[in-house]
Order: sequence, then structure tokens, then C-alpha cells
Amino acid sequence: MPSILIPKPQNFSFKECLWFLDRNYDDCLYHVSATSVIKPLRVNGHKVIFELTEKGQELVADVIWNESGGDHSKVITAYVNDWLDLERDLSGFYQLLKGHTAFDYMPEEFAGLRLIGIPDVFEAICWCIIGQQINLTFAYKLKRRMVEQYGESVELDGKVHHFFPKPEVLAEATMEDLKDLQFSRQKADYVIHVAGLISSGEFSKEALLALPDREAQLKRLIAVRGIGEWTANYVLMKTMKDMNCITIGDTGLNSALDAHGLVKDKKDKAEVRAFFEAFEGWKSYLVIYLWRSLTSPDIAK
DNA sequence: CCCCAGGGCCATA
DNA sequence: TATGGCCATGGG
Repeated sequence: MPSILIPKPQNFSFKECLWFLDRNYDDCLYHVSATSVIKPLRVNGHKVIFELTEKGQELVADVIWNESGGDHSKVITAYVNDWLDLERDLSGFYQLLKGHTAFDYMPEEFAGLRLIGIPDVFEAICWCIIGQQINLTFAYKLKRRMVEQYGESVELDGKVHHFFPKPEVLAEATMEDLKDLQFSRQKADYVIHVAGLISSGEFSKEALLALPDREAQLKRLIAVRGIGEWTANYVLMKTMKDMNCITIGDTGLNSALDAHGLVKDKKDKAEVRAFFEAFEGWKSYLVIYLWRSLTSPDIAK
């Protein structure tokens, strides 16, 4: 199977994206190295594993395992474009950052970092529910346990590649099953409930896309048990690629704003929202870059 | 031992 | 509409 070539846009850094994918956490849904990421993916029900590297002006995707043997080039190209947000022109965002005294270092320090997406809405919601109110190290541990217990996996050259569990599988899990993985009662209930909504077709990314505007999408998400304002904004940002999401109330966002000395009271949601107004059209990206700044304590002033 | 982690639900007033 | 308790675990 020939390599799949995907052109790199301006203001794109594969290295920055790899760094963000890794961040020294133990994510079970891909393998990141200094120069590549290996990603398992379902394509129309078939499992595929591809490795993404870069060469010259292009990203190179090589299928390293293919369940069906079919040609999935187009789907993989579309997936990578969506996943790494390659079709967005960041020049407007960088102009805004350069014009802001606290952020003017970002276009250079974090050059080419993209909004890494979570195209699968079920995965995004589960990740949010898991991550609610616990530290990220523990959150990644819980996700790994859930994925290892309920997802499919393929072993290649000693590496295990995990596919995120299907909603219909988790819909059949019991509270006790998940509590054994150290989920709290609430988290177990939320995950099983959402799995049921999605597997029954009551909730879907397609239905969300069909809604008239972002307010309707937020409202629909928040109507789901376990999804509040924070999760709804996270999902709109990571799955729907909405550019004006603020993960309001987020502790990471708050501490980043605090580190930059930007708001008087980081708990004041109205003040945080007002601060973001100057970044209309790029609010989601500002959140991503603020999260990125958390791991550069020497940079944040 | 205490507090807080990339929250959200529920009861209460 | 606002506030407080609760959840599970781990690290500071």
C-alpha cells in the first residue's frame, strides 16, 4: 500500500502537535514518538492502524495494519485533516496574539500548534466525564482501564493498539463493572447513560451538526445527564471544531489566565467571558494555547 | 491531615 | 438563582 501524502498548511508544526498529543501523559489511544504518531481508527466498521510522519512539505500516512485490506486513503486523509485541523488558516489568530502584550510570545513559542480534535463524539464525551474533577494523571488511568476492558485491540511488534469502545458495548456495562475500575457512581452512571443514548440513536454527532447554531448545540449537549457547561464547550471545541468555545470554569484555563495576570477574579465567569470577547472567532484556539502555556511555566508571566 | 485536581447533579431555600 | 454536599483517588 503506497504512502498517503497530505500537504502541510502554513503555520503548522507537526512537532508541536506531537508534543501536545503526548504531554507526558499516558494516552492509550495512540503511540507518540519524537517523529511520529501511530493511530488506530475505525473506517466504516473496519479497523485500520496508520502511522503519521512528516517529510518535506507533506505529512505521510502509512497504513501499518488493515483489517479489511481495502483502500482507505481518502478516509484517512480526511481524518488527519480534521484531527489536526489542517484546513484552518491561523494567520488571523497570530495577528491577534501579536497585538496582545501578554500573548505576543505565543506565535513564536507555540508556532504551528493546532487544535487537536476528538472526531468521535462518544469518545469526547466519555473523556470529559472521566476527567471531571480529578487530576489528569488519574483521568488517563481511568480511561486506559475502560478502553482495555471494553475496547478492541491489535498487537503489532509488541505494541498494543486500542480502539475506543463502541457505545453499544458500554451501554451493556453495569455500575458495578465500572466501579471496579474505580469510577465514581456518578461517572459510571453518566458513561453508561450516554452510551445508551448514542447506541440507540437518540444522540449523535450528525444530529448535533443538523442543529441551526452553536447555542442550540450547547443546549442539546447540556440536556444530557453528565454534560454541563464545561463538557459541552469541550465537545463543541474538540469534536465539532467550533471556534468560539470557552471551557468556562476549567481549572487549567483559570490557572493559565492567573499565570498571565489577566483577570482579577478567575472564578468570575462573566469576567473571563468578557476577556475572551477580543478573540471572537479564535476563542477555542486561545483556550488551546493557554493550556499549552501551562507546561511552559517559565514563559507564563 | 487537608486541599485540590481540565465538574456536574441534586437538595434545599 | 444561588449555595453546599457529594463523589473517588492521588499528589502536594
